[in-house]
Amino acid sequence: MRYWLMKSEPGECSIDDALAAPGATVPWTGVRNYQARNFMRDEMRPGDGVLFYHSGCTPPGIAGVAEIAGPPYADPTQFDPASKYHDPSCRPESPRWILVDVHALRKTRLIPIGELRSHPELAQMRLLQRGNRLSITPVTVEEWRFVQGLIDGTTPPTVAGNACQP
DNA sequence: GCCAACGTTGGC
DNA sequence: GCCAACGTTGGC
Repeated sequence: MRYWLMKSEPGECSIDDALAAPGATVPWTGVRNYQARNFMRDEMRPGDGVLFYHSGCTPPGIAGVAEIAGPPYADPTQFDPASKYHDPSCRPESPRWILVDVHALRKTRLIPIGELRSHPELAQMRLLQRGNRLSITPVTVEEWRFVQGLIDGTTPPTVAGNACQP
């Protein structure tokens, strides 16, 4: 079981949109970056945990929790001339762009990127690294647990500085 | 709207 | 294979 953070512009597909979709499941269309594609094609497994992130809005941040709903398959928008994600060089027999279905589980309070940055425990989070633009990034189990604590309000105090406590 | 950072393209 | 130019992402 692995964990991921997946960015979506709320104007395209918000956590509310995903929860309202049939089966609360949406195809993660439109990824046109090879690294992000490879994560979906090669690394993800059904049941993996997903932090549903809103980007390109104010403020950007984690907005919900989801899970990978199924195996990877060809992104149909690459073959659709009417789609803004259309890729004329793609043939159905050799699709270039791959997606997975994402099952939204619940909306959370919005945890802004600035709050994430304020926690030393998350300093190494891929999302927060300088220059990161990847729309899909891995999340470590430690980061996942810490964020769950932020979501449900049970985050323990920062460990740093407590080394001498009995 | 600005700008840093990154990915892609294409000439050579 | 190099690298300049360009386009995109995405926070601010």
